[in-house]
Amino acid sequence: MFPDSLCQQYAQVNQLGEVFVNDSQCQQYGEVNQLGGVFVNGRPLPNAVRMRIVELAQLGIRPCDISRQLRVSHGCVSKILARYHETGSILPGAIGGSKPRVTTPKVVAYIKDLKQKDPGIFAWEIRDRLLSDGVCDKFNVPSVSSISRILRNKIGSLVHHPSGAAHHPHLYNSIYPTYPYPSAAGSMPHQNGKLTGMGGPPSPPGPHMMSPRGPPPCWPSSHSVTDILANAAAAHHHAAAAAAAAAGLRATSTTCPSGGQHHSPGGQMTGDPTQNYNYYMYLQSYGSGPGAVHNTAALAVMNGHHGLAGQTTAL
DNA sequence: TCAGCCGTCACGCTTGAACTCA
DNA sequence: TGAGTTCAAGCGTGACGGCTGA
Repeated sequence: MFPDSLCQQYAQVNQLGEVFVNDSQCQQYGEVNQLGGVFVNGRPLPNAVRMRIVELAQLGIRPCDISRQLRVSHGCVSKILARYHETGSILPGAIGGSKPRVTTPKVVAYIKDLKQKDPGIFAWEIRDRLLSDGVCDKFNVPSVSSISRILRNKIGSLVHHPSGAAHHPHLYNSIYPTYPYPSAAGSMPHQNGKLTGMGGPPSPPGPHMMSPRGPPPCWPSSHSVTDILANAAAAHHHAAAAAAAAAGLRATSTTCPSGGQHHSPGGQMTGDPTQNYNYYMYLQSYGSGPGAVHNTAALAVMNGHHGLAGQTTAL
């Protein structure tokens, strides 16, 4: 169990801007995939890498090239891009937890009522009634097996619940009121504080986000990674500087283990995309903390400086 | 025809809320 | 009431198969 930032410390970037891993250092914290990239099984990629994937895709780099460049499996690249296109978010979903309870006291009481009125009623009939009577919708109707379990375990011993039972806290849409990654909450394309894509149709991203919807983000024609990176280097310099401006406040206000050795306190960046990527790593290293809120904002700023602002805002 | 790309899915894993039990 | 267990989320990887262009 290691935070992303811990393993990320062992992901390095060579002069080609490729992510590589010092095996001897990383072995104890993560695994190395077929491409030589480091990952922690069961844990999401660092936000910095996720941002990089989206950013490279917007630069017109093909997913297969992104995969090789970042040493992330193409399946993962595909998944992240698909999620981004669908939800507008580069952030991983909420890991862990249980499904919202559907057998709320209200539902149990209703099932009990149905059973009392018609002792011979089948579980699937109860399920249909719950739907047709509007007690549940298709998203939170208990399964037949759940209803059977209720009939078996709860009906006989049902106790009266306070009148507020209808406001059970585990009802749908209340189970995940906020994004579980506090660091990212502020940067999510939520509406009303709810995570898009969860518990309902994804909401379109806000204007501050790169829009994934709509026309395919006008992916430019394919170029080689090196070509595009070379062409983008200059723009990237400004972008990274802007990103640093966005994130630098936090970076400078928090205690940096590296003592700011890799980056000047103001987030000054060089035009070297390699170092820019290091900056991503830096962001990620503090991404698990409150500073991560700047990540997506920084990306948005960066895209503006990539000359994609027109595209993204028009999408 | 074939190599490369891409979407999809199974797999093993981590995580955290709900549940169970002493 | 607190600790341990269960369950169902999401994660990235790797493999498979369809599609496409040379």
